[in-house]
Amino acid sequence: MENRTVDTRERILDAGERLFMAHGYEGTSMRQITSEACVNLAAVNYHFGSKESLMQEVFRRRLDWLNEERMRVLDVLEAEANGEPVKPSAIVDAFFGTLLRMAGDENRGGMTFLRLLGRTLTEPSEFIRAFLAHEYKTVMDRYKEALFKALPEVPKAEIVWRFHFMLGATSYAIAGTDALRLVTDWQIEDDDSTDRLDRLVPRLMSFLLGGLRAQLPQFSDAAVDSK
Amino acid sequence: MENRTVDTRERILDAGERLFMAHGYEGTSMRQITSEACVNLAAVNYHFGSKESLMQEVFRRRLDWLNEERMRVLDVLEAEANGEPVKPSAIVDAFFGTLLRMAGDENRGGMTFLRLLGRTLTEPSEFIRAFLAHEYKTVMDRYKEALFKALPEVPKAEIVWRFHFMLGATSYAIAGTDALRLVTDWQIEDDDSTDRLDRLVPRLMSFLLGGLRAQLPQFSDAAVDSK
DNA sequence: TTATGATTAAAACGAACGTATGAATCATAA
DNA sequence: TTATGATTCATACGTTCGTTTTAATCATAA
Repeated sequence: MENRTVDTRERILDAGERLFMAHGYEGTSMRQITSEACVNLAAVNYHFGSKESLMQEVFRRRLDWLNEERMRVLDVLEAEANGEPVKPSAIVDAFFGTLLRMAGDENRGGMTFLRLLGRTLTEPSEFIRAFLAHEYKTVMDRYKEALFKALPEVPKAEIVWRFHFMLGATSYAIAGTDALRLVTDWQIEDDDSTDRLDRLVPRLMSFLLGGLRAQLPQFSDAAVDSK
Repeated sequence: MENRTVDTRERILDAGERLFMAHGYEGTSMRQITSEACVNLAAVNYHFGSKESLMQEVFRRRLDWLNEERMRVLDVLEAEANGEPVKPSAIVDAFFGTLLRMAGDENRGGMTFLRLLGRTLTEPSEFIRAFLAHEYKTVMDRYKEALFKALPEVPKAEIVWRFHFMLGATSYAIAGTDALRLVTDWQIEDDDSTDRLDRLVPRLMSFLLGGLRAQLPQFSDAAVDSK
């Protein structure tokens, strides 16, 4: 009894992950999912209750580990720092590097899940964004505080915005790994497809850190003082 | 005869733009669109042929101007430079600043279109990405070349990636202007909603430039030389 | 072996989807 | 004023959607 159930659930989750990534939530039908998973149409509703619940479970299966790992790594970093601020580069790597390294781990969803996540962060569906907000809140607050400590000379509002920009650059980078070719016809000469990911991580990391530590913006109008 | 037609077409385009932004392409029905536009259900197929064609027209209406403007501004910059490379900050502003300043221009779609565009760049639907690829290709190539000239010491592949990251940060920043609150519950103290956009542009610009000019990544393995 | 609860299977439900049709209505030129 | 082509309208078509139902099949404990 155990074996068949688990297999069916996992096959549905795998198929859902892949198809939601490829066609989006609204663009994927239950019949596509159950067909790809080689299970009966009613199996999704039996095991998960509804399409929405399936979507949530697809994310929970991966995000639970990811966010626990992010917490764990930051714990270690802060313990090592002995009350001193953690280096910004270490914080960025703990948050985004941990995410990106999932791409190489097929047991944790690999590139498929990363692309699904990247796309979903700009997904219009209300229930998905609300769900992700709840899943992410605690981790976000921890990292936000760590960055405040690490960059005391940068206004907090600025850090919050830059965290936001970093999320965007990362989401897009992982969501569009092959959309890149489509949109721009760009040729990346010194990479072949096998090690592209190994290069992407340091490349993105450099970019994120450069943005995070960039010169503070000059607001052209006098609104800063006049209010 | 002219008046009624134009009004109907425009009302449909406006409603489509808003609803596609709010619920995505697949998540928006013809009945929602025609209902919001106060036109008959058959009007979309009469004026545009199909839902897909409507979506394309929603984009063309705004992108034609945007990309022409980007070309025009870069023409001016290169003419002023007299053969010398244009400053990276000017190139970035010409490409992303021109886009972001659309947000304040309701006649060109304003924030609604910007958020639609931001979300669509990671949209799964094949025909949309293919369409945007075609619309964007020429402009992209021009700006890519300008950046190559402006940053001769940075490897071309690196510039291409960083352009990609900049696109992502920008898309996300404009797509998620209120999703930000939802996902993170962040409080941006010194901004109220009226001038948030005036601040966002220089903030994002600083971030993008910081990332574009960041220290080059160090690849940990020896793959750079060994191949 | 038989009883029981968990799982799978086939079929159907009503609702909503994008699209097409043909008649009614409109603006305009002859 | 009437004829004509453009536009709007109500309605229906055939599909596909997510979900539900009821019966069959399975694995396991008594």
